[in-house]
Amino acid sequence: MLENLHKIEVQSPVDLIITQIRNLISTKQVLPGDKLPSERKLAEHLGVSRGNVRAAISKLEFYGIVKVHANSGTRVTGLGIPALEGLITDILAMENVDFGSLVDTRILLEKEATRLAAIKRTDQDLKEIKTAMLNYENKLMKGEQAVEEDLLFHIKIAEASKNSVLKSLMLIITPDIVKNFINLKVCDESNNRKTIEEHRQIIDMISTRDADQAEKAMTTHLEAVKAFSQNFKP
Amino acid sequence: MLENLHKIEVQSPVDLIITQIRNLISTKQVLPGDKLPSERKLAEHLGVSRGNVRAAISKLEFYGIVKVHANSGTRVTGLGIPALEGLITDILAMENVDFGSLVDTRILLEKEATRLAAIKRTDQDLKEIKTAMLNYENKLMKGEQAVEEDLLFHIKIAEASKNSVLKSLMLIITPDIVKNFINLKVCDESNNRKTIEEHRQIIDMISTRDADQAEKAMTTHLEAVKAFSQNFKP
DNA sequence: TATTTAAAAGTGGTTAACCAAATATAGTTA
DNA sequence: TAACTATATTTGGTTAACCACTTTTAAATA
Repeated sequence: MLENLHKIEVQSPVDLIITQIRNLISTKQVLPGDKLPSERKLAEHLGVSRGNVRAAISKLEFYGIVKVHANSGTRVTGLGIPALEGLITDILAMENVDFGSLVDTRILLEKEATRLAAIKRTDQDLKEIKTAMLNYENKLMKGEQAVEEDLLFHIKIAEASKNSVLKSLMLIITPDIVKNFINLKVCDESNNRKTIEEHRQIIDMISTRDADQAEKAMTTHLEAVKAFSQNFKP
Repeated sequence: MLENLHKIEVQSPVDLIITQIRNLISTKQVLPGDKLPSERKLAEHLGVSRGNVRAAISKLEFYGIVKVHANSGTRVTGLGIPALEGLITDILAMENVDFGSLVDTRILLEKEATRLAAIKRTDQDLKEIKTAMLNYENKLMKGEQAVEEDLLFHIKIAEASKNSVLKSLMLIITPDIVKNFINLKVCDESNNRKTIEEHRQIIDMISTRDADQAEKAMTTHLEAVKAFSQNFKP
C-alpha cells in the first residue's frame, strides 16, 4: 500500500519565487536593463513576505541574473533573455548531476591543471603539494577515510597551474565529488597502496617539469575512478 | 596631491562576517560536524545585526561550507578544514579573474564540449544550434553587437554534449566572458565574416558527427580570441 | 517658458520582535 | 535507579516597522 504514496516535492518558498521571477524575465515582461518590480510589490503580488523575496533576489544576484542597486532598484543584467530560458533551472539542477558527467569533467580539468602545474609550478607549490600528499597518506595509514585530503592534494596541483579559473571550477565541483564518493562508498581500501604510488608518480613528473608525463600520470590515476563510476550508473 | 589618496576598500558587512566565520573554522575552534554558534550569539559577538549574520550564513551554505538545519542549528559540513584555508576567498575573488585564464579555460571546456556534441547530438540539438547561429548572424547584419548571441551558440553546443557538468561550468564562466568582452570592446567588426564562416564549419562537423574535425574547427575559432586577449594583458 | 529648488514618494538596507519546531532540563513515576 | 513526561529554553524562520538614500514630482523663480 505504501508504495502508492508519491514522494512529496518540497519546494522552498524562495525557489518558487525564483521560478516566478524567471518567468517574468523569460516572457519578456521585463527586458534586460529594466528594473525589476520593487521588493515590496513582488512580495505583495506573490503573497509572500518581503524577506523571502529578498532571499530569492540574493540568489538571483549570485547567479549573475540581476544586479541590485541600493536604494534605487534591481535591474536585470545584460546577459540576454534567450540564454535565460533554461539557465537558472540548469544551474540550480547542478545539485542532482549525474556522477558520470562529474567524473568526466573532473578528468578534463585535472589533466590540464596537471600539465600546467608541471610547467608553471614554483618550489613553494611543489612543497605544498607534497605536504598535502603526506597528509593524505597519514590519514590513510590510520585506517580512516581520506576523501577530503585526497581532493586537497588535487586542488593544490590546480593551484600550482596558476590558472585561477581552472582552480575555481575545480573548487566548485569538489563538494559534489566528495558527496558522491561518500554516498557510493567509493573508497576501496584495497586500492590504497596503488593510489599512493600514483600520487608519487604525479609529483615526480611535476617535479621534473615533464608536462606530458605528468598529464599521463594523472590520466592513469583518474581512469580508475571513472571505471568505477561506470559500474554504479543507475 | 590627489594621487596620495588610497582607494578605500569597501568591504560589505557580510563579507567581513564571512571572513570571521572562516577564521573560526580554519583555526579549528569549530570542527566539521560541529554546530556553529547560534545566529544570535554570532551577531552579538561580532557586533552586527542578526540579519547580516543570516545573509553571511546563507552565502556560506551556497558555497557548501555549512548546512543549516531549521530550528536546530547550523553545522559545518564534512569538506575538511584544510581545504577551507583559501577556498572562500578564492571563489569570492573569482570576480577579478584574469582574462587569460578565463579564455584558456573556456577553450578547454569548449573543445571537449564540441567533441562530445559531434558524437552525442540529436537532430533536435542540431536544429537549436543552427537557430542560435542564425540569431547571431541576423543581429550582426543589423550592425549591432551580438556577444550574448555568440555565447548562446556555444552554450547550445555544450547542451548537445549531454554532459550537464560541462554545460554548467560554461554557464558559470559565461557572465565573466561577456563582461570582459564588452569592457575590452573585443568585437572586431572586420572579423564578422570570418566568425560566421567558422561557425558554419563547426556546425558542419557536428552535423556529420566528425568529432576530431569538430574539435579542430572549434579550436581554430577560439585561438583567434586567445590571440586577441594576449594583446590586452595588463 | 525654462530652470531651479524643495518636498514627497519609492527604493533597498537594517533592525527588533515574534513564531513554531527542536532540544535540553527538571520533575515525576514505575 | 531508570524511564518517561511536562516544561523551559534555544534554535532558525518570518514578519513588520524603521532608516538613509535616490528618484520623482511639483511648485517657485528667473
